[in-house]
Amino acid sequence: MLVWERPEPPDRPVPASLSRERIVRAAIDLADADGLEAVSLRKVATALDVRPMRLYGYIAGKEELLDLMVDAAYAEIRATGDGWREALRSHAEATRRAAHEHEWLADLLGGRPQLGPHALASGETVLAALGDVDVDSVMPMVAAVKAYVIGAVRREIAERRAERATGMDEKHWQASLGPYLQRTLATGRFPALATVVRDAAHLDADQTFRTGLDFLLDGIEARISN
Amino acid sequence: MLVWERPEPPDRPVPASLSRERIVRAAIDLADADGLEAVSLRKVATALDVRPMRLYGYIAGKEELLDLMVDAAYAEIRATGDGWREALRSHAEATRRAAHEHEWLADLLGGRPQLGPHALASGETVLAALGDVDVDSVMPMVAAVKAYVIGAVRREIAERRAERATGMDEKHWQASLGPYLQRTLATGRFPALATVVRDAAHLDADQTFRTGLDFLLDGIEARISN
DNA sequence: TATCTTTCGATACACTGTATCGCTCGATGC
DNA sequence: GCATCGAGCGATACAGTGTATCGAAAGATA
Repeated sequence: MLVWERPEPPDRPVPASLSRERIVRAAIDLADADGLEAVSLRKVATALDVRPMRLYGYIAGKEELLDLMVDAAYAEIRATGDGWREALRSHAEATRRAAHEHEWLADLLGGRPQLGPHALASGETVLAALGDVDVDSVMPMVAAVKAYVIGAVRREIAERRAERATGMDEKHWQASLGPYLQRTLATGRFPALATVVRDAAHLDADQTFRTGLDFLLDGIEARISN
Repeated sequence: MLVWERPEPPDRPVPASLSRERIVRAAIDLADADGLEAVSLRKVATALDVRPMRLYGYIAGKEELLDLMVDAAYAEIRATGDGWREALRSHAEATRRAAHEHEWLADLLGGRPQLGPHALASGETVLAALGDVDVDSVMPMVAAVKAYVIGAVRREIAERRAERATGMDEKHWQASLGPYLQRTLATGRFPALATVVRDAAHLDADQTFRTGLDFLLDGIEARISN
């Protein structure tokens, strides 16, 4: 085909200069929309109208990209309020809120040490609010709360996903999990479990999270105030 | 090539009849040796002297295999001792011990609801020991402890891996993480963090885990005994 | 202007999980 | 005893992954 009849290449938007920030934002958009397993270097590159290997000029590999995503999420996680208890409580709630907004965070939290600037800044705001507390107690307190939050959020998101997966088609739930549990508990092999499931009040996710957090904060309070 | 000159197929050890148990054990061996990312259906199949698709007769996909691995690990996780506090404490320690033995467990714990027989049995032994406790308090108590353990173990294993990764070649550590933190803290942007890192006593992993757990159990005790 | 150096990214590789579907083998009917 | 059918198995194929390699292009230096 002659040049004259061959159309010019569609003039792509001039390849906007890349940056870690743009790469991370693209990855986060993908993860928000379709989950962490939808984040591939190829898809990220495509979203930025760039060839995949280009990304390696900005990041060393996929793990680094995930680290950067987590650090970006930490930008929204800040402690507020006065006093150690309120600082720890608000930090915990902020973490949970972030994980609700970015469910993929639940998959990543606690998976690798977080030393990025936003994560450090997040820690700094917490520690700053614990100035009155004995310096040797600070680390264990914060570590305990962070551990609780990571585990609680993971469990909560995992459950939410399971519900969503079966809820998508009600029939699947009707036909699988519900009856399975019913049948299993009916075997009598798990009597204590059956009793609790049958008789106990069932808290919603908010209440469960807060109850556990209050347990922990109460315990901390008892230790540092004696 | 004629049959006569073509060697007989090497008589493989008669393909031992497969079972979920054998599949899961093979997967666990791989994960124990080289981490979770070394577990692929192909490698598992090879280890069992079987072609990959054969596995789909026993499991529906890779996720199910991972679920089965976690449930198998729960076989070792049991609460012992008398009274709710000792039950919760021993359950937590057993979970941590299992994760030390199978580090991949840290990657999986809390990632999906666990409803397998061993996980349920594990829960049953805990609940059985909480018979004296008000039935409405049982779930929040157990949920809180489980959440704490999941998060604490994840953080601990993540840190251990990071240390091992840099410790492999001391030079890498010398040249990266240590100085990075030093420099970052020296910027003065994280004064509270710097103070704690400099002045606070540093607990080892065992102490950190137990301290946090004690916070939580103390808090629970305060709530249920009033 | 000519040579050297460095950067860059297309291609290629090894590997993943799993859908598809031709073939084999056992059971059934004549 | 033989032919036909059915079901299930698993080899092959596919679409995707992360990233090493290395030729080519661009920039710096003499």
